[in-house]
Amino acid sequence: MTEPRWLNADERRAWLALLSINTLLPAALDTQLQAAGKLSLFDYNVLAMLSEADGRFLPMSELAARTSASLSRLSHVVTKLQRRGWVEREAHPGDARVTVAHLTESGMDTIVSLAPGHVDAVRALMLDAMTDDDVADLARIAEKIVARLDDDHWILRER
Amino acid sequence: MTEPRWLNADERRAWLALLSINTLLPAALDTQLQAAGKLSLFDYNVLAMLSEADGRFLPMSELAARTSASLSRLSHVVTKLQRRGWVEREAHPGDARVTVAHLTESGMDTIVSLAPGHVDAVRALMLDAMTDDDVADLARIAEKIVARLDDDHWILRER
DNA sequence: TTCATTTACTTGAAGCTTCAACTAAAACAA
DNA sequence: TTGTTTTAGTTGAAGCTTCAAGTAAATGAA
Repeated sequence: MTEPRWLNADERRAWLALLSINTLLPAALDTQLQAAGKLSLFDYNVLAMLSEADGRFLPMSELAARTSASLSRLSHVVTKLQRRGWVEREAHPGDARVTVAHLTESGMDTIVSLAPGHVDAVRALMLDAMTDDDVADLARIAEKIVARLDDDHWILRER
Repeated sequence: MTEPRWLNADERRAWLALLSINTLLPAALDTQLQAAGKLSLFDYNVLAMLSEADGRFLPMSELAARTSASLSRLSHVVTKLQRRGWVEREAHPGDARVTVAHLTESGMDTIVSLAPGHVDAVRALMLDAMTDDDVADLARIAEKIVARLDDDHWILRER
């Protein structure tokens, strides 16, 4: 039973700051999106990922990977988005196990109308606090952490 | 209605990576803590903040600030921790509006026994992915973002 | 002193997320 | 071919978080 290595000053600062960002940033973006369109940051991201996909559709598994979510969470949320008319579920032609989530016209209109306000909020809440070098450093460091958490995470694919 | 400024490559990388960390890191730490002691990362943090406070107690408002949580969320969680015998609620001598949350001996034992495993997990999941310079850069940049989100956040106090 | 406002906190309900269990199809193995 | 395992997804229940509404004490204003 050896004494564990505790965090040094920078490690503690980095960890506590990341933990705080983690709670405060999504909460602030949720508030903005809730006011603008009665949806959560996660809902927004589901729509955004679909809007950027070829043909505006993706298998549930792939959509789950791109939103870092469990299939269960995604399934519940897609059901909700479907009720709002923003997404539809379709069968996959080649593999009957697969469900394809498809962004509707209405869903596309929604994300197009929400995107500017959301991007402004992301700038106001984090990017505007940083210099260009900070942004580049953060991108590099944050991607290292993502690689550690999941070494074939989709955001690392194009690297 | 002017076109909003979209994100450039680094901004997009930084934002998407942070968003992914945001989902994956707490989930991984939750899993570790759930296995080690059937509690969440948030529960752990409540206990940790109390354990580091003078006298091992804090007013609910102060504890909420130190865990970046709403008072409502904290109140529900303290009720739960109280049922497990880890925390007690006490009256504040000078101000009857204030509730003081006090870590019990049992709560202290719990956090002492969980801390090593938790710190190991934080290292394994993020710190080990970074150089010392990365850690210092992340601490600096992340604190800038925290300051933007809440300019008198407690982690900035000693700065 | 009295009344209005603010601060500190709690509560119950609604909505969201996780978890475990389940279904069904595809891939693999004998 | 038949049985086994893996992959993909759904579901309901339990637990967690947020939201709106409420209580009660302290502060401030007239």
